[in-house]
Amino acid sequence: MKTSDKRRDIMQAALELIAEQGFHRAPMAEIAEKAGVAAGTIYRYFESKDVLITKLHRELEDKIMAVLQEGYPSGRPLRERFLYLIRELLRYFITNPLHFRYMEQYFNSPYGISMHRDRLLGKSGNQDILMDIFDQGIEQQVLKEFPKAVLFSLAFGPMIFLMRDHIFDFIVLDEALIKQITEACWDAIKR
Amino acid sequence: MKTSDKRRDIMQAALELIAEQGFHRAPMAEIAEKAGVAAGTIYRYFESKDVLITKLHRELEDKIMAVLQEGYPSGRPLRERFLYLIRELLRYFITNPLHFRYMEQYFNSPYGISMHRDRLLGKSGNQDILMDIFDQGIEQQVLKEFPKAVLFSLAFGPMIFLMRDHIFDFIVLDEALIKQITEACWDAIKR
Amino acid sequence: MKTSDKRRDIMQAALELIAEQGFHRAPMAEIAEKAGVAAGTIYRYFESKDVLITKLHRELEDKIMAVLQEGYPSGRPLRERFLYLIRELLRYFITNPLHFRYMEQYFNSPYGISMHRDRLLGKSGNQDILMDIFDQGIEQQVLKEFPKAVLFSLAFGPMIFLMRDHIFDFIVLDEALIKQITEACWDAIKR
Amino acid sequence: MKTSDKRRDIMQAALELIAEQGFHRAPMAEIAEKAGVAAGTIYRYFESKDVLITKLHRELEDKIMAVLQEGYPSGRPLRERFLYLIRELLRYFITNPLHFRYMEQYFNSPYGISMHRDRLLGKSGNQDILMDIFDQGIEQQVLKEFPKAVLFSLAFGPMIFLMRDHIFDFIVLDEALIKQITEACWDAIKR
DNA sequence: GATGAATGAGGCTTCATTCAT
DNA sequence: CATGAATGAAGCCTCATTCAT
Repeated sequence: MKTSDKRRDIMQAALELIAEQGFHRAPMAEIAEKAGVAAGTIYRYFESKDVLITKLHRELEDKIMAVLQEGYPSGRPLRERFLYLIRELLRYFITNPLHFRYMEQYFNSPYGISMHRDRLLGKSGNQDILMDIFDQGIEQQVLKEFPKAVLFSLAFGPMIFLMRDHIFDFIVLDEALIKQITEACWDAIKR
Repeated sequence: MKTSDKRRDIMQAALELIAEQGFHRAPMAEIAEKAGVAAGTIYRYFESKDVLITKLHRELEDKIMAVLQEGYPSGRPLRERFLYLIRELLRYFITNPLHFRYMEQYFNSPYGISMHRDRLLGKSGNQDILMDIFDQGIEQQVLKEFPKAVLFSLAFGPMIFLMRDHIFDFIVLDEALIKQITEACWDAIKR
Repeated sequence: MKTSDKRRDIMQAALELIAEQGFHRAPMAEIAEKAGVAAGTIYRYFESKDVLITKLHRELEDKIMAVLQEGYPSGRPLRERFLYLIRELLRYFITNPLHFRYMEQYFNSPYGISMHRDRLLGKSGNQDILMDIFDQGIEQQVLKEFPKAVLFSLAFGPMIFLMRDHIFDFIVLDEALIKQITEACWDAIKR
Repeated sequence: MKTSDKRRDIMQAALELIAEQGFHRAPMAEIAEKAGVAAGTIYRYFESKDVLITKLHRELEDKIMAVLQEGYPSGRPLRERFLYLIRELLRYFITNPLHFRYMEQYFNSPYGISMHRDRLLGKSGNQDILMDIFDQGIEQQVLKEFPKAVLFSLAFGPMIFLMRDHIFDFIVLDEALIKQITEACWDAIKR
């Protein structure tokens, strides 16, 4: 394969450790051990811990985006597309809790700030389906006339909180609840 | 003075450093320097960094609770009380951005988990005005029939996100926008 | 009184803490607290922790010597005087276990070396009843012809060990056992 | 080499420093310097200072036990075996004074207490030749009918004291003196 | 390429001592 | 005389990173 197995193993080990313990309780030595490589080896694939963290984030983001785009109902009404996005993201994170924990850590760290800035300014590189929905929704007067950051917060804020609660077993997100929640999010942004 | 100046200075320095840099980038030595005291001095006032962090959180929480309760429209309808809470909290954090950043750090840390658990289980000690609103709202069939964790997420999640955006200048939360946002949050939870 | 109460309190507090915790786990601040004085006050009575430790040792030693001399059967045979000394010392330490623990700490520390040297060289200032017994015992050919350090070790070594065992409840030193032990010590040194 | 040189160097440095200065005056930094390694390196070989201290003790104990067992006259009478043990131990410590000083420090520390307890209760793991002698000696009515702790004290107490005196040059333990001393110890415990 | 032992800066905390009140 | 808050050196330990093999 293009990217070597070692590279994969390191990223996986880093993902698990960081998701479970946080950045600063995930020593490179432990990541190496978990990955089954020597500590020094990590530095053949990643210049520094910072770079590893950033690359890992980018990879997770790409993967998530890919999943969201897979069955994305492009031609369907805004509401349906919105509900799809939130629902699938919740499902993805429920299936991959470590990915959620990692993204959360990343978001709540100096790294996360600039990433978020880029996204809101449309510089994220990826075409951003969610932002597209907001653009269109405002234009078509289906959504409240909010800045995109506000729409984003109304749509995503609850989801992040709920995932936390789900992971810590404060709540059980079953399909019925997910449906209701996504609709509640829609209620918040729809005109 | 009632509580010594030094204690205040230390808490203020810790607040600023932790709010701006996070727990791990706020070494005791730096807190001490910023507070204008020797490193050892901190330990006359706080047993450990953990205790300092926890006490600081408690103080901020108390202060915020006090502010929220000050003009709280106890006798008024649920909706009005809800809007009041979200609005005043936003205002408070806009006025005291460091407090917001600190609370956020705390929330996204092992400390925050158990605190949140207690809150959802009603063990928070303080009477919890927000949870009361949820209880009553469900009973009176004004709110959607969600677990409290869900209502909490729908109400608070967006606010946290927005505050972040505001602090990093991705958005400007003026009074008009605050009004609209709080109403959008209400839309999300109202039946 | 001649020596102020504070001085007494400090020494008593130091005795207790050091006996129980050892020198380095007996912070001056804690000694002060236990003594009911301010930390700085200690330094009015003792130049430094070292001086406090040394003075305390000297005081204990004086006290013990006084006790031993009180009923000392000067005119009686060597054996009787020897048995008396060992027995009374054991009794004293059983009654005052903190004194024993303190003396032990002191003995097993850099302080203890020079003290011991002085004693063996007869420079201890105090007239030394035990050493006198040894001198006479050798002269009268009642004791084995050992250097005094050897006689001292044969007489005292077991006692120190036994006191430790007694304090830690590995053994119970009752009167019958004390009698037998002192006689065993005599057996070791008598010709 | 079997065990790395660094590990050896660290243990040797620790042995020397602790034997000469005691635990508290043997900072890890100094041990590292004396061993010719960086401070952090110690922690590759020993989890903590406590572990280093304990491992070092165990190694010394094993070594001493091995020496004592080497020429041990198993089949010979009690008295001979007893004299052998005390004599060889004295010789060993005279040859390896740092080992003695270290063991002494260890014995006079919280570590030493529980070790000693285990020994007296026969839980020491190693078969304990000395305790065996005591058991048999009591049974065969060769020794005084003392608790083992007492026999132990009568046999070991003097030796410890004498070694101290020897190391500090208060006395010279030559072969003639050693012979006489071991016999005096026997006198103390024999019926 | 891979290893993993070694490094040493930096983090938290303790405590003997000082000094302004 | 007495206070006790303040100091800061020094102790133990962690961990990102390097480099000889």
